[in-house]
Amino acid sequence: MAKKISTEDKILKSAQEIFHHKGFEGARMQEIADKAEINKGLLHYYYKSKDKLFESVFNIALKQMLSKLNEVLREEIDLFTKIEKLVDSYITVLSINTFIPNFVFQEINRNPDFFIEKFRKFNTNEGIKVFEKQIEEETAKGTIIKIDSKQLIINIISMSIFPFMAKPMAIGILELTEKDYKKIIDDRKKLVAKFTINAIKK
Amino acid sequence: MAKKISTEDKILKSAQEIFHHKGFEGARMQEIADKAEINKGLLHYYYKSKDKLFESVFNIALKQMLSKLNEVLREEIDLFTKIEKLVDSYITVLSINTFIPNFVFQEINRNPDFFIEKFRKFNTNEGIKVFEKQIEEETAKGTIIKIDSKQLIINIISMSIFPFMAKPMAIGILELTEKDYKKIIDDRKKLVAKFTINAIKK
DNA sequence: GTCTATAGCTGGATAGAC
DNA sequence: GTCTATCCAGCTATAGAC
Repeated sequence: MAKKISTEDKILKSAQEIFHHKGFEGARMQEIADKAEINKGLLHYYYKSKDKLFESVFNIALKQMLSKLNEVLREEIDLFTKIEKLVDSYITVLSINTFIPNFVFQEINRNPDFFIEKFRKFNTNEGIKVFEKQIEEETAKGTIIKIDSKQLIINIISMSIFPFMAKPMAIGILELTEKDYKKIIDDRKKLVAKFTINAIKK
Repeated sequence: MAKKISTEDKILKSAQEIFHHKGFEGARMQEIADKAEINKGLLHYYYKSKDKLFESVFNIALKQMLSKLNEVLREEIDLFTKIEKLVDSYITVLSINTFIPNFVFQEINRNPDFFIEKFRKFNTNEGIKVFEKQIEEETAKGTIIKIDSKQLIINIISMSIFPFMAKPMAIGILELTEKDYKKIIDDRKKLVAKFTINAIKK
């Protein structure tokens, strides 16, 4: 038998859909209530305010964006394998949650200073540190070219995330169909890693 | 003597600042009027509605993002030189208009289908086509590895634009100062081109 | 062209019945 | 827990004086 979905879950799911597409300012509590098939009163019964509801949605989104990344970054595998795994699993995660990057960066930019602090304190950077060290070791050993570890990380992340954020522009300018676009994204799971390794290996 | 700034210009400048930072939904006509040191009535005298004012701001932003890019893409220079020039001039342009990418992509995503059409019709893709052809020729000649031209373009653009969009996250997670960040961006004017050429040259 | 005042609506939040 | 009704603040847009 189908598991009964609680009202609270229905609200959260609806709120995610609306907030992800329209952002905090563009979202309407009425629209969220409609999508959840309840009324505004009940919405406020579960989540005291729009801010509170938004906070829940945002924190989940941030976690979806960072936890997988952090997980892979910490694994004890060799650099090239890690880059391959990183790109593949990250693009896979984002393929399921296509709207997350746009949503997250949009909201961060409404309040940049707050988030800089949040990232500094948060444990987001454990994985990054492990990865940075690993890059520096390989550079010292001479297996890869001399490159600033932060720059390399920025390159990998950029190529993995940006295509999701630029989807409508890419489709329009590169004259793609929805299917073309999907294919391109899927190909990137291998391509971005190859490209990166080509660029840095000696 | 100092050129007198017309009221209309003052309004546009103020509107850009507010819209770029807060987006259409987050922007308030009152705030724009305050920044321009006029009252709301006068705002509506020059620009009939918030929509109209927004449209002006958005179209300028889109142009700032695409025209330089398109210009370089069409030049008749060899592939590697073009990549170098492309990255350098593009990062330079965005360094002056840091908020443009976030603003543009946020607004595009509020209305993706409308913009897909706009890009299709617009002459945005002339340059892209020239560049695609050039890549394919070099691939055929064997001077560079076999790579889908669209994927290569996506990589270059991703590495050029994304760091601006992710600024607060980068500063927080990579533990940078504002100065570090500026240095990293500046270094990327050369680094991204080198990285790309390394990745594709045989 | 520029200002003040205000109309008119929208949307978040609460009260209170069931 | 769930609903309806309603309050009230905030916002765009307009009217009208100067």
